Formats: sequence, structure tokens, C-alpha cells
Amino acid sequence: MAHAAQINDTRTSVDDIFDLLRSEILSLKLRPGDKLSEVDMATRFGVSRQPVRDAFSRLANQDLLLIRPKRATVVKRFSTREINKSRFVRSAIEERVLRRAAEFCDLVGAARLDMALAEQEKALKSKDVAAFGQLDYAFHKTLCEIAHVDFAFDVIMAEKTKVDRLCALGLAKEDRMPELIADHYQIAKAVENHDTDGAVNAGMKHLGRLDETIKHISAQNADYFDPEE
Amino acid sequence: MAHAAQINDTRTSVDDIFDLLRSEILSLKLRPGDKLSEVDMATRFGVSRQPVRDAFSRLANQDLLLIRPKRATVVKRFSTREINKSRFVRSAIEERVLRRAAEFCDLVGAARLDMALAEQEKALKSKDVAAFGQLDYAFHKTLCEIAHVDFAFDVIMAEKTKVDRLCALGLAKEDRMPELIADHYQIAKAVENHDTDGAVNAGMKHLGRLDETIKHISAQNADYFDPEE
DNA sequence: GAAAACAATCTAGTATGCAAGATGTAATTG
DNA sequence: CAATTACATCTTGCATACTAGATTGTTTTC
Repeated sequence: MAHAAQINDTRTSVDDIFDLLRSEILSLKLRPGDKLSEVDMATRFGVSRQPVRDAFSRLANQDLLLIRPKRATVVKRFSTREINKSRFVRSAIEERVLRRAAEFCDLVGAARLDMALAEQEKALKSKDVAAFGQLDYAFHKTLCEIAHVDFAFDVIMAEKTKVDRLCALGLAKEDRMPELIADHYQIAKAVENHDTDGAVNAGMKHLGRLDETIKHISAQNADYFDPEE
Repeated sequence: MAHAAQINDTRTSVDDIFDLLRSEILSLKLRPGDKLSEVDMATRFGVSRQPVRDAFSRLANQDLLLIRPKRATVVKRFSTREINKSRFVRSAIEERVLRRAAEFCDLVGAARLDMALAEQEKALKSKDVAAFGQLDYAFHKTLCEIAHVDFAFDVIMAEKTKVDRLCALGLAKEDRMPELIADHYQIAKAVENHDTDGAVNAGMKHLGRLDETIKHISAQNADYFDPEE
């Protein structure tokens, strides 16, 4: 994805506004359908409308906002088409990653996976959901690195982010952590044993859990979804 | 990809500027490394700097421009990492699409593929490279539809666009057309015969041709590439 | 009382001016 | 003559003012 121009040393106020709004949208502090006003934001951040406009534009490009000229700017609703796309892409990418990871995994890679699992267990014991979220990302990143396709993680993260916003609507992740970690165990062990099919199967099962969750959530929160044609 | 806010009835001057610059960048009329000035563009389009700024911002979000605050705005150079990512993603997606297409292809689907091939032959005979480019997109789109994953075409197109800019540097597509159409034949026939592995193999061979092209081009146009660390 | 017309007040798009950092050139200094 | 400093001129970022379309609530009219 495009983290745009913020790699360049200088941080502008647009960057600040963008980051904050983005996190608020992804954490559902701002909910799908919520109206955002340029002037409100401007006063809130103590800047003029212009930087806010730029930040809005960036968020619109990431499909998080919908700018309706002369009308208003609203937080984008979920689209089942986008969700299906996201799932499809992620599934296809993860399969390739797991296939390669099982092929290339060496002792160093195995050690890294084991370490990642241990940290996840720790997060489970202390019921630290936020930390587990981070570790979940890290786990998939490690798999990409073992597979020598670091860049694949960019894609996974982009797709994961979209769905995470949706899953935040569901029940607390606390209850899900044990089974997710169990999945990770299966994946890691299969990869370490160069069991390609086993790794892919475990990975697909892991992703499959999202489907149930999404179906459940979308049934209960129809108002957060785009009215499909 | 995010065609952002331009689906909404009203077209603004930002939309015009964005579309034109985008096409100029993708067709290499504007070359990687070229400097773009807000005021130049503003005078060229007869508007103020602001709409130009907005258009630049959009293009930067699509990784086509690099805005360096207080320095200048330049057309983005190619990045081998991005190219590898694009190839990886497309390969993974197309495999899934072909697998499903081979599974679901019915008589209607077969007829559509045959028709697409016939049109490609026609473009070949009249040496209409531009038309063939369009038909190439259409062919892959048809495959997605047969596979009942229309949304996959969004991804394919986005990735294809990135690489097309690079391939425009290479030799004219005229010489490539015969072998590309031959590939399409193989793919179509395998799909129609529900030959999953055959379809995937043909598809991967088809994509593989890009690799040679890219390698060739990148060796000759190092100045259009990001200096990799 | 209901519907149509109007007006106040939202919205985002655009123009313009100024500020501040980056850059290249010319003058100055050793 | 070389190195450095100073300045003129580029760049984009931000603030402000204004325009035009959309919305909403009120008033008028039948």
C-alpha cells in the first residue's frame, strides 16, 4: 500500500491528522456512516481547513472515507464485495506464502516461529488482547520472511486491516485467542516439518474462522453495510 | 483500487487533472524522475494551484508521484521491490482464478472465451496494438467472471497497470502479440476442458513472459529505477 | 391541513497570499 | 584560486476568503 509521502523526513500536520483519523476509523471510534466536517476537524486540530482536506483526501484514497462533493464526507460503510475481495486476496497470498515457507524453513526460521508462539502464549496468559493483535501481525510477517517474500506482508497487512475494522464489532478477541493460537501452532509445526499441504490446510482453516465471524457480524449490523444493489 | 470520489456525479477540475496526469505517467509521456511543478500545471490547466495540489496528492497516494515537501514533486521511479510484489500478487491471484474457472466453466463461458480469442486474432491481423491491450484486459476479466470472482479483476488490473508502465519501455508489443495469443488459446482450452492443472500451468507460463521482459528492460533503464539500498 | 416556495445554513471546490525550507549561484573572504 | 557565506529564487505547506451546490426548516399559499 501507499504510505505516501510520509517517509520523507518532514512530518506535516496533514500526517498527524491522517494518522489520528485513520486510527479512530479503524478502531470504530468513528463509525461507518458518521459524518465528518472539515471545519469541525480544523478547529479541533487548531489548523485551517486545507490540511484537513488533504488528510480526508488520503483517507478517501484508502477507501476509509467517502467524499461527496457539496454534500458531506462520511466514514465508509462496509461493502460485502470489498470483504469478499479481501478474503480472496488474502487466502491466495497466504497459500503461496505458506507453500514457500514450508519449502525454505530452516533452523533459524523454526526458532523464530517458536519464539513467536511463546510470546503469544504469554499474551494469552496475561489476557493482553492488544499485544496479541500485534503478535498476530508479527507471526504472519515472520512467515513471509521465512518464505523470502517480505513484500507479501504489505498485502496481507493491508487486507487484514480492512477486516479488522469489521471484526472490532464482534465479541472481544479474548475468547478467540486460544483457538487462534492453536491454529498458529499447527501452521508453525507444519512449516517447520516442511509439510507443505499441512501448512496450507492449517492456514486455510485459520482464515476460515474469519468467515464465520464476518457472517455473524454482518447479520447483526446491517446498518454499517453498504446497501448492495 | 480506489477510484476515490469520482464516481459521484459531479466532476471537478481535480478529476480532469488527475486523469490526464495519470494517463501521461502510465504512458511514459511523463518519465520516472521528471519534475512536476504545481504552478506550471496550474497555468497549463488555467486553474489555481489548489486543484493541482489535490490531483498531485491523489497520484502520490497511488504511488505514481513522490511529493518531497519543500523540495519538489517527481514522477516515481520503478522499484524492484514493488515489481516483485506485483508479480507475486498477480501470480497468486491468477492461479486461484484459473483453478476456479476450470471448475465452473460452462458452455456460455466457453463461448465467451472463444469469442474473446476471435477478437484477439482480428486485432493481430490488423496489427492494432492498442485494441489488443484492451482485449487482453477483457480476456482476464472474462476468466474472473467465469470463476465467479469478479472482484479479482480489480486486483489483477491494478497490478497489471503498474507493470504496463514498465513494459511500455520495451519493444513494441507487435512482436509479442502472436505468442501472447497462443498463451491465451492454451489457457482458454484448458479451462473449457476443466483441465485445472493445464490451465494453471498455461497461466503461469503466460505470466512468466513478463519476467523476461522486465529483466531485460530493467537492465537497460537503470536510471528509471529506484536506487535500491 | 398539505404542498409548494423560499431562505438560512450547511457542504466542499477554488483562488490567492504568505511562510518557511531547499537549492543553486554569485559574491566574499581566507 | 578555493572554500564558504549570503542571497535570489525555487519548492510545497498552510491560512483565509469567496463561490456554488445541497440540505433543512420555515413560511407562504392553496
